[in-house]
Amino acid sequence: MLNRVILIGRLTRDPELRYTPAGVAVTQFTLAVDRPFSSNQGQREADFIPVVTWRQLAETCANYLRKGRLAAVEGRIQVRNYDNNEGRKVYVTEVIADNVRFLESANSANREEGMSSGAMNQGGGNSGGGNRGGGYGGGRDNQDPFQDDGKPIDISDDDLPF
Amino acid sequence: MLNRVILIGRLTRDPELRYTPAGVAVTQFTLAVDRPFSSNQGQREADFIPVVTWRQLAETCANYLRKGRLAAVEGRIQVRNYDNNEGRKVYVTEVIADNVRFLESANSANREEGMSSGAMNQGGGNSGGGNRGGGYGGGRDNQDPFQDDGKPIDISDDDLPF
Amino acid sequence: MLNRVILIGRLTRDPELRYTPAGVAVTQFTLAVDRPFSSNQGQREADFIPVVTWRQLAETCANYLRKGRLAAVEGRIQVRNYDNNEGRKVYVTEVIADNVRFLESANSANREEGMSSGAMNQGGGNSGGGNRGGGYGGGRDNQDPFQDDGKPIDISDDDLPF
Amino acid sequence: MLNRVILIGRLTRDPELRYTPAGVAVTQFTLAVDRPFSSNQGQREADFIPVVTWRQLAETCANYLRKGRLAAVEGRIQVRNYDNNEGRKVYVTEVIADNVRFLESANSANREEGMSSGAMNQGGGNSGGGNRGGGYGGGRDNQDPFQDDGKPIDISDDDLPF
DNA sequence: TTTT
DNA sequence: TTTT
Repeated sequence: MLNRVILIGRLTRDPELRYTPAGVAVTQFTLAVDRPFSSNQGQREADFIPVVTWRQLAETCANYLRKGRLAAVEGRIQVRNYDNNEGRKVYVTEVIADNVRFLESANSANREEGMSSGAMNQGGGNSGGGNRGGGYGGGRDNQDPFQDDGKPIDISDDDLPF
Repeated sequence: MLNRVILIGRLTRDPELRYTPAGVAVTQFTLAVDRPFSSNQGQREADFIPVVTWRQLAETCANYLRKGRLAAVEGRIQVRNYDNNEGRKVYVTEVIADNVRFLESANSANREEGMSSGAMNQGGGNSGGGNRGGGYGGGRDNQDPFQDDGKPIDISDDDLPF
Repeated sequence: MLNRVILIGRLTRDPELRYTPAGVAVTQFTLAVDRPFSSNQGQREADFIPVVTWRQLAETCANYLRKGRLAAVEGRIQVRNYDNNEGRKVYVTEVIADNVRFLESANSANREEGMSSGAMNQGGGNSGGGNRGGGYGGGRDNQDPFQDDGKPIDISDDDLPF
Repeated sequence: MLNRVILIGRLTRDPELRYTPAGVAVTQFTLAVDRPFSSNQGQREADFIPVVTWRQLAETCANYLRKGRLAAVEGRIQVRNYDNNEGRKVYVTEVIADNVRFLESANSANREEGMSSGAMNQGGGNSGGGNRGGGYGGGRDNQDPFQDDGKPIDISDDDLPF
């Protein structure tokens, strides 16, 4: 009824773009997502989570993503199964992504890029940076609730949220 | 680096509560989550997503959840693997929950409840001990990744995820 | 009953660290999050979303984040209100974060840093990169379900998920 | 760059359906979402979070949701602002929903339903037209950011978020 | 193997 | 202004 996943991690290899018989693009890659704690042997571990994208998003991912790059993925968990050649049912769990954000462009990623060819529109999107809103301009007097408002956030200890 | 899942679905069976050798509670159940679209054969399908909870949350889930009940789960995707008895690596993907909401109470769920009687905190559920497999019958040989697989989930205390 | 927010955006200014009378650290900053569509005037717009962190996380954010940096925030929406000096009730909506990921370290951010002073432990965390798992090494024969499996993903058009 | 919210809570009143001048449906309601902890006075508190839906989803929400019902909402945080009649900038934060799940149907909700009768698609709800304010009485002077504020939500078609 |  |  509701199935939502958000991941941030790094690609374990270059994405693989294929096409269905009817010509629909599908791209698969695996994200390595560090676990938020260490194992009992004191090592940092990661989950390796397979991601699938379709159509236009598939082609964009194939063009912009490369092994080692950081990406954010939004999607849903899908479980499919098939019978392997020993006749066993094999379950495959994947994240079907409907939104992928490239958190590192070719130039900000300082690793070997192989055949990566630089991709189009690198860095496109999150060019922005700081205060581009204008909305926050100068001569305001207290009209911005995200600031201290004179009323200095009311932080008594009673407001502790946890 | 970031790994967040939110699911709403129904339990495919009663949850299974077990204990690690060191006495830590673990509960597993599977959520059936309807897909937001129909298959090309026009049928509504669902993903069956295994969920694992630990400690206090495990005991609460074992006490309050039952087959068919609607629940919301927050957690993270975890992928573990083991070598099966043919020497193949088998991958198991589960949602490790850190928050579970019971969206139907015993009385709002209008179905047969068997021995469950709807009561909260009914003394520990099917609380572990001997052969907890029950529902999964005996003669399986490793075809179910959501289960103990012979390799009985490897729950030593070292696997505690938090 | 459930309240979860995940944002990725850039800080509109340096974070502000304060302390409650009892000495608890609180850091506030605003994230500019680009909207996924353009306005009818064809401009890219952003939402400016106030974020609050407490305690240890507050101090880490104050140390590592700077104006213009990209960050991921996990938390919950909180709405508080106060009476302003005209006696009106003013509503303030903030994201109370319990997890913040620094998606750009001081050196990967190629913008002016002003007084930023470089912060400790820059780049910490997401150092990782590509295939550190080992698990994916070379001589596998089909044991990796995230790959093509021989069974080439079964992508008939019937599998289109949307 | 990424902006995702998931809420589960109860409607504080019946949803309000209106139409833009160009005939696009918009429904607003407020979700009461219990906080996961108690205040320092030991009381359970809630956040009251305004939600906006558009088009078909707006009509469905108006038809199926009622005060007190449990619902799950997926969407994104949007912050808009306007100048009130004292010339102050007022900020309004809302969740623009793209997915709403009704977690209680008319019959599972065991409360008085007034004229609602639980039927699906009961012909448009309180469907816009004249003075839809009703519940909010007349003589308010702008103290409610979740409402029309005199500035009647500015819903020209240009504001369509998708 | 599966829930409504 | 507020829901169970």
